[in-house]
Amino acid sequence: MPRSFLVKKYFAKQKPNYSELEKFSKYVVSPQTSLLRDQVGARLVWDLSVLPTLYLPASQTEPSATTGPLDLSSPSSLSSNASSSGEEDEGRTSDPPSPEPVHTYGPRQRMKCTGVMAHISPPEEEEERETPATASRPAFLCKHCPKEYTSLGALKMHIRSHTLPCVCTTCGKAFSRPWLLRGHIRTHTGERPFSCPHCNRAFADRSNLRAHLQTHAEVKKYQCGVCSRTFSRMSLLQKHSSSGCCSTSV
DNA sequence: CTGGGGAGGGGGCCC
DNA sequence: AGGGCCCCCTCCCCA
Repeated sequence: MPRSFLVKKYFAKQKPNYSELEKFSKYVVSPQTSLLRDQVGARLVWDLSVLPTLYLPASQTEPSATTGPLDLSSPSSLSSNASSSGEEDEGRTSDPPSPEPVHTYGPRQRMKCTGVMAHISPPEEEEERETPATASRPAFLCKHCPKEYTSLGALKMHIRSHTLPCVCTTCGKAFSRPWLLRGHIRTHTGERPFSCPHCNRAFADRSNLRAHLQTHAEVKKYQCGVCSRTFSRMSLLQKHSSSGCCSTSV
């Protein structure tokens, strides 16, 4: 079942009762959010009246993890090396071939918005708060959430994730960026411009093709540090780890 | 439980 | 400086 199907239930004429969202722990806590669980659970303040009146996509209500489930060392050591393996990208890929295609476990730290949103001014006024710039601290703070940026451009880009200016004319779903909307529109049109060179299966999204290509690889991208088994996805490796193989890690 | 597809988000880089 | 594109990642769901 495509997620778009799930999303469409939000397309009621009226705004959903967003305050209900707090009731659903899935929006606050997931197995991957253990590190933030208490923090998010305690701080979540959904001032949703400030959101676009369309609706709030479920994904936007998920203040998910900023870290993986495990305490992993040096997240950047992998993220910088997680480019395509060479065979998989039919589009522009300027990344140099990775000298070590198999990862050991260690996701990049992501800085997802925690969903703490409050007291937002009208969209055009939602300017950055400039803080006294110091050598060690970002200068721009998001007014909608605790995130900080070192450049105005980065902040403005981030703010789009709150304002969601790109709206699908077919279903009304809103997105932060035009290319996200274009990708979404493919779910309506059925267009699948990315095809697998091995099995000719087509995908609407390049990332999904990339993930699919891992299934053809003998040595997959994510490797268990304990048993050296490789997996095509981080989630599979995480499941593998949590199911016992790597119980001594963490 | 595992593997995989669909959908989507965010940061960084390039133009 | 800003927009577009790419990559990586996550989550959900299903077989």
